[in-house]
Amino acid sequence: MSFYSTDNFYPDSSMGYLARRVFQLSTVGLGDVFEPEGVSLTQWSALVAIHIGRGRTCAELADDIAHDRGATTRLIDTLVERQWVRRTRDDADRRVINLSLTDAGIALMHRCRAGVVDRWNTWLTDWNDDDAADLLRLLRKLRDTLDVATGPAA
Amino acid sequence: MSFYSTDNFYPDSSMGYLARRVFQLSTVGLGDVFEPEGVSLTQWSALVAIHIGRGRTCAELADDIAHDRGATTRLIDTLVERQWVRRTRDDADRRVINLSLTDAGIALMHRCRAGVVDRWNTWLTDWNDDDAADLLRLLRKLRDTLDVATGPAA
DNA sequence: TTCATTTGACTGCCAGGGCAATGATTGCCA
DNA sequence: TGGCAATCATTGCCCTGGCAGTCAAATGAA
Repeated sequence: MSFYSTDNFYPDSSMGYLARRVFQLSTVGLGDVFEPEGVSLTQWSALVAIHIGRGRTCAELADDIAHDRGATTRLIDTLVERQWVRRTRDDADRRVINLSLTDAGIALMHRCRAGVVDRWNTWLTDWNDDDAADLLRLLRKLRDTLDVATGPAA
Repeated sequence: MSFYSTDNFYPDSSMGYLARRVFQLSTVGLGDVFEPEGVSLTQWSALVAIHIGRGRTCAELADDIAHDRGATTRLIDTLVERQWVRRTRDDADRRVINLSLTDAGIALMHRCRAGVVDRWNTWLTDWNDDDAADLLRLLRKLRDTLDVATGPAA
């Protein structure tokens, strides 16, 4: 049996629509965590990715944060300008530019992470841990499902 | 107890990050449903909202699809250009412009909806209905949580 | 070695949304 | 009645991301 039919498909029953809304609302809600630091959610995501080793290069970072490479180049430009990120030409492969966080970048990243964690915990105050854990698990599952469905073929 | 701590907060454990990814991947995956019709996901969402009575006016539509009003005006502009939507000045309140779908708009909306439902069912083929229903329920719950948390106060 | 292909970073251009300001209209209240 | 604030649609401006093309460097084959 199919999960959806044209009869029961409304915005509120669409996972894509709801996911968009959740992302949008949470982004807005996190605004005053980032604003005083003069950084955006996207920029912070890049700092995190670099820090945990998922953004060693521009291409790798672009893949990880699911951004266009051109956009990622520009994103890094501003991060370098603000002295949160260093660009270092790779010795082995001189096409590659390695990325690393400066001390200021690491400190900023930690401050923002604390704010984000705090905000999310506030939002989830009335949730029981089972629901939160289930949602996380199912979101990951759907992400993985879509990854294989749209990644290779089309 | 808090759900998140700075130790366990990674992109893959962030609901916001996962939601963004799900939206992004599903949008890309739906691309070839909309492309042959010459319509975008956003435009189709607007048509749906108008059709189900959640977008009687520009402002109401903007709220429903969570877009800026200016952007919504321009969105409607193109929908009117392509003769999928009609603008009608309201008699009672002459500031307001009522929106309605043309026959062509309704037909297009239905064709796309069929494609979207089909695509989602394909993606969810290997899912059991419980997981899908749970995800839907929890996404709605989180959406509502964020709505009250970010809507009124800040 | 030489040439073609591929890969990585970067750039120009375009589309779409957010924000702020504007003009028209309405409701409210003195 | 008159004026003030709020609301609605619209517009201009900016920022950001996607797409396509460029250049340099590396890889692989002849």
